[in-house]
Amino acid sequence: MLLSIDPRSQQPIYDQVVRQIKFAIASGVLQPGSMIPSVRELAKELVLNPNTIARAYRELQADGILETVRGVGLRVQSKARRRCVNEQRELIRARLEQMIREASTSSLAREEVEAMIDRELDRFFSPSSSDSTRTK
Amino acid sequence: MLLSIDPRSQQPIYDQVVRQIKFAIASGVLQPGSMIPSVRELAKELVLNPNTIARAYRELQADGILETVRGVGLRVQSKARRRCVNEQRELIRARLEQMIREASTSSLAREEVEAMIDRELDRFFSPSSSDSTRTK
Amino acid sequence: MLLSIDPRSQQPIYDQVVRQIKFAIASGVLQPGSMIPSVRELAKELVLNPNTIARAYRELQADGILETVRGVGLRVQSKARRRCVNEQRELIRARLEQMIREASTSSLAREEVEAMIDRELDRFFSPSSSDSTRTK
Amino acid sequence: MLLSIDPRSQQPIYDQVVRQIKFAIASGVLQPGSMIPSVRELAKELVLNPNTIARAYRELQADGILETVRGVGLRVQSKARRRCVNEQRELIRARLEQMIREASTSSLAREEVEAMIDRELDRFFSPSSSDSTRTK
DNA sequence: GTGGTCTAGACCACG
DNA sequence: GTGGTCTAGACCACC
Repeated sequence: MLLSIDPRSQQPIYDQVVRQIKFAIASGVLQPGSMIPSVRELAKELVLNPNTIARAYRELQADGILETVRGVGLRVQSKARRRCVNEQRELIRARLEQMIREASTSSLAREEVEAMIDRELDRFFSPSSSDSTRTK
Repeated sequence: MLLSIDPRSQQPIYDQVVRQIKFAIASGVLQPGSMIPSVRELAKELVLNPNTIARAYRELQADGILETVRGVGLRVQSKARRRCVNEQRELIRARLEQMIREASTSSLAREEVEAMIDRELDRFFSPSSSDSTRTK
Repeated sequence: MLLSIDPRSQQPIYDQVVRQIKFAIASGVLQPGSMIPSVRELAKELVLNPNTIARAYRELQADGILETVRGVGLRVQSKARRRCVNEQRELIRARLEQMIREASTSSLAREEVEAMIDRELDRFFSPSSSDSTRTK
Repeated sequence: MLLSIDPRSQQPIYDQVVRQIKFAIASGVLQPGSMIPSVRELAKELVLNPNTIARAYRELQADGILETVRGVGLRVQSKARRRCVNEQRELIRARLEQMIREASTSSLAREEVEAMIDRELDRFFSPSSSDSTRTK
């Protein structure tokens, strides 16, 4: 479980745990059917309060991502993968919408926003086949 | 002062006020040198407690956006425009970066992300002259 | 009346007027027995609210610095000079005390404070006859 | 936390708290990395409203002196010490400059000012090795 | 337990 | 009239 937690972020820690586990599932790092670390184990590993981990796991159960195996622990549900992918996609879309909305009511021109977007895309993605820059 | 406040948002009300005023200055709706509505006035208009407005104004002062004219009210500082534009630009860039970073570590392909971006751009911006869609 | 007023200072404007008039008297620029500008006149000259000037003059009367000459205006009292000098001296001493007290409870060593003092003294005073620096 | 608050001072209470905490950090009484008293605790100790303390702490956060550890409390930032020392030094220098400037435009001679300074230095500092008085 | 936000209302200084 | 400070008390999220 390689989770990178930033305790100084505004985002609640339990929420960071939730999201990163969902991401790990969406990207295939965590396979449906596999067990996840116990509350105490993960808490010790991340140097966090066990309550924080417990809350994260509780949310993941409520979201239908994890399921309890009595006497054993928590397991990634079989349908978790698709749910995580969808949720992640929606999350990204929502972020995008908010960002673009603010940009559109700002003093920035569409071209400027597009330039910023392309710059960030190139930073994080390997260039796509034929279109790392737009044709104008 | 047309501020749209959402009291149910996660974002604190005072912060919504701060940001919207900065946006209004960045976009030129609020001119440097002009006075802004009094604490009591804006509080009444938005149906908020004057202290909430006062806190927003205090932050704007600390940020060098507003300045007090004692016994008179608060005025938009002369250098506020550039500061607001810069800050807004940086805010948008940071949002963008976070979004793209998450997208890149997700299961989404670059092409999918680009498609989402173009869809949102077209929703909020009037289409740019020649490039409302990317050439592939 | 050459008063330099800084409307952005924390110090109230009326107080700046009071103090600067006292300084002018202490330094001999304003002579006991001479008339001072009318409220309206000075307000216009300094681009201030007449109430502000009126309040300053009121305080100066209460302090025994100015006196009314009925039907004519306000005049610098005969004993004003000595009072202003004393008051100014006390003001400076109080400032000094506060400053030194803070410095003493800080992490600064006496030698550092002395060095700062000498630097400022040299900036504002022409060097004294034989002792612009300390002998060690 | 031995803070001496003077509710009758012109200086706002929250500001006295801010400054005294900065001083405590600058002088090493409060160590970077250590927790500070909770809002409620300090409020009770100083017989003040918790909001007043909260405001002071908020300013210290904005100044990069404190940081929140969510659900736990507030901690002195690692770089706080240097910041506080610098700020304090600058504060003292500014006070000094204002004081000397006023003294220089007054009727006081440099020698008189120097005598006042030495008197105050000796009141608050233990005499320095060889130079408790100036040589003339 | 912790800090953070918001409301409500009082009082003050300034112009 | 204006902003600024302070008190009081409620509610919330987080750990």
